[in-house]
Amino acid sequence: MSMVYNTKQKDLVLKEIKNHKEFTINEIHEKLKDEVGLTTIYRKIDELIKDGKVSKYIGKDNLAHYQYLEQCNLDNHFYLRCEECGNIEHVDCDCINALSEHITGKHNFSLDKNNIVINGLCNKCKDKK
Amino acid sequence: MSMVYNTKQKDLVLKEIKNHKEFTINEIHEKLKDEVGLTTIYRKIDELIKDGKVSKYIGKDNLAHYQYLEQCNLDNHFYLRCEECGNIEHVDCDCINALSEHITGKHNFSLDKNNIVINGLCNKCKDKK
DNA sequence: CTAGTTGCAAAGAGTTTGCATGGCG
DNA sequence: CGCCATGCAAACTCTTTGCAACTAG
Repeated sequence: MSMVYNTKQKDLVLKEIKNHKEFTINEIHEKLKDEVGLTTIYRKIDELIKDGKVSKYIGKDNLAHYQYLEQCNLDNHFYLRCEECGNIEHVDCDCINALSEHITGKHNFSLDKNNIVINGLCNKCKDKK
Repeated sequence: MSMVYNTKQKDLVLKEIKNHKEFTINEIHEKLKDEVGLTTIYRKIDELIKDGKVSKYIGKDNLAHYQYLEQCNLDNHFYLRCEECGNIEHVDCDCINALSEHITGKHNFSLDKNNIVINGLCNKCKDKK
């Protein structure tokens, strides 16, 4: 289950993932199909999800989308996710702090400070509508 | 594509969905399997998703989970989603307002005010760890 | 009546598993 | 050299589609 050995394949998958804000299995496989098998890509991404390094969600296109979560331990970090194009913008701003304190205090809910997702429409997609 | 006629099946699916904060296709099908076919359940839920009444995400169990979104047009409404059990808590609190204004103003991002999701651990799951 | 709806069976798509081969340490 | 990782093919699961029968209006 746990990956113990370092291999060329694991490195390639990780490197490729880090090149994307947001990706699908297919996009990674497309880039690496000559070097890494599909199964291994699934296995590596599963491992990253278990480690909390990658998150997974279903886009408007009904496909599994993944994002690499930069290790970021700021208290004031959050994501703006566009519901239309799936693009994710990282924002660091202390405007999140009041909210964070309120939730921890009043709702007995342990905030995952690196995984606050604000859904909506980005600049580009807003204009298209 | 558009649902024009009212049928017993549609009513049953909608009624069952409203009974759950959070559900999977299987849970609904299990309850209604004598009255409504699986295909129809998928179709009705797709319709509700398109209407913005239901949202869909992938849980830790790797299954599609859905939630019925109560029609709520408050500016200060958001969700607390437990990453462990998938449970969703609705919160109304004006602590969201400063954040909302900031995002709209500074990041040229059109907030979906009924779809702000704060991820983390709920009371119960926090204690289990 | 007529067009929308249902549900079965089959197809499709994405993902996981079994197992033989290959490679890290 | 031993154990872990890889990758193909097959299996599996969830979801969608085709189509004939049914039904609301």
